[in-house]
Amino acid sequence: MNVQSVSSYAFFDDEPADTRAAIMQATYRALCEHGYAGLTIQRIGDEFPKSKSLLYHHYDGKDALLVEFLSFMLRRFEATIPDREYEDARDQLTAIFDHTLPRDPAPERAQFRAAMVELRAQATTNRAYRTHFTRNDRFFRERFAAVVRRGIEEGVFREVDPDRVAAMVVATIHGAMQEEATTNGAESAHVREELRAYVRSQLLAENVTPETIG
Amino acid sequence: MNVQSVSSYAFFDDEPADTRAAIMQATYRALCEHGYAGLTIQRIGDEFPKSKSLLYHHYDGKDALLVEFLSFMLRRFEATIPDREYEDARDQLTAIFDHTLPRDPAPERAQFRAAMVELRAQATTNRAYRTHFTRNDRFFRERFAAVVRRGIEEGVFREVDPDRVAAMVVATIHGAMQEEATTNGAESAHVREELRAYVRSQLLAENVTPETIG
DNA sequence: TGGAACTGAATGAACGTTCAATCAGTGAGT
DNA sequence: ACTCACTGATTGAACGTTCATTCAGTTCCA
Repeated sequence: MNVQSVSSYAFFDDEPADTRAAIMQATYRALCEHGYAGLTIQRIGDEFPKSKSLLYHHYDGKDALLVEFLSFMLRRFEATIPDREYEDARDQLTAIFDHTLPRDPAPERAQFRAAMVELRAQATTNRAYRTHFTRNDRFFRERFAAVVRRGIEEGVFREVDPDRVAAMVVATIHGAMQEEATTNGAESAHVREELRAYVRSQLLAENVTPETIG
Repeated sequence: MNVQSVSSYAFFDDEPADTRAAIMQATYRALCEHGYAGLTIQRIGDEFPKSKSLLYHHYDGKDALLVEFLSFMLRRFEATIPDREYEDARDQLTAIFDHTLPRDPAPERAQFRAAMVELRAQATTNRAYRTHFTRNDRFFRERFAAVVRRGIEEGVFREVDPDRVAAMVVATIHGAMQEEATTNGAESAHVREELRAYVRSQLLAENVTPETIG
């Protein structure tokens, strides 16, 4: 609730549009501060200007609130993945890497990813969560595979299997995110470099000069 | 507690050596059945022939018990990673892949990995957990990098950066494990295949026939 | 006989949830 | 213009349950 923590939530609109949006914001804050294990109705209420009983007027209960919160988070995640706004497939691919494995991530990004890792772990047990993450992973892979297909059409990439490549790269990105969120190590730099080496040797067509890749 | 669930815990010795081992076994069962969020002292006590108050005689409290349990799990994990018992680096590498991303994993393996994903997520919040996973990841990467170094010495692999390769491959394996534990998808087959393609094109020296790789 | 292993019952705190009661606003009927 | 009925938002005080933990007492064994 101090100034520093508020600024690190800049990822959210400072003034939420309505009460339900404010509840989502409060839930996010409580999750970041106390972790999923410490995410209680009380704590959500504390991060929220109105009373905690109001939560039950807007949601059927804690489970329903959290499932809605998960949808909310995944929508944010999907909205931020770079789409077709780039000149060619190589640029878009670079943009996706930079976005998901940034060189020096902003604290708010790191916090968001930590929250996602915590939420995802619940999917091992919670069926609704699992359904959402299945759908979200498919979306991410499909977006990535589309870039690869585009690259092949443009003659920039070789004729690889886009789905297979997407499956591996997405797994690698998720693995690096998980590692960043759950260890003190800083291996994501290594992962990023080796992922680029993989792209150069495996994806890039031979007539394209590798040096032009960032 | 039925026959089927008991057999799926075959990964543990059926008769634990002492009471503390029995407590670890009970904790594992409770974690698998109820998830980390539902892992209570009561539930651990239920999976355990003696009384739940006995847990406090052997451990200082729930936190201490769970930290010890995490050590216990990570020791198991480290013990099962293939070591130098193979003829050459390629065989050992294949063994590590087969072990961490098996074609059709035994249910007990899948359950173990799901438990690991849940435990790891706690490391975002819990400092002791984070320390353990940092150490465990370093161990896994170092073991993998050692194989790569061995392969380079043997002339089977190119002169790549072993640490960089290890960082990426380990991230990919963790990502695939996480995905398997938290979604309904079955993308690990794709990941496995593409990981092998990466090994062929990036790691394998050019005079080695790729077909001999499983 | 003394200490370690073990137990059942109890405790207070924290949990999710409920509920009667207010409050602000809106539209209808007169 | 006035009020009545109704609605959704909001609150504070409760509720019963479950949680981790304690402890006095018992059994086991060296």
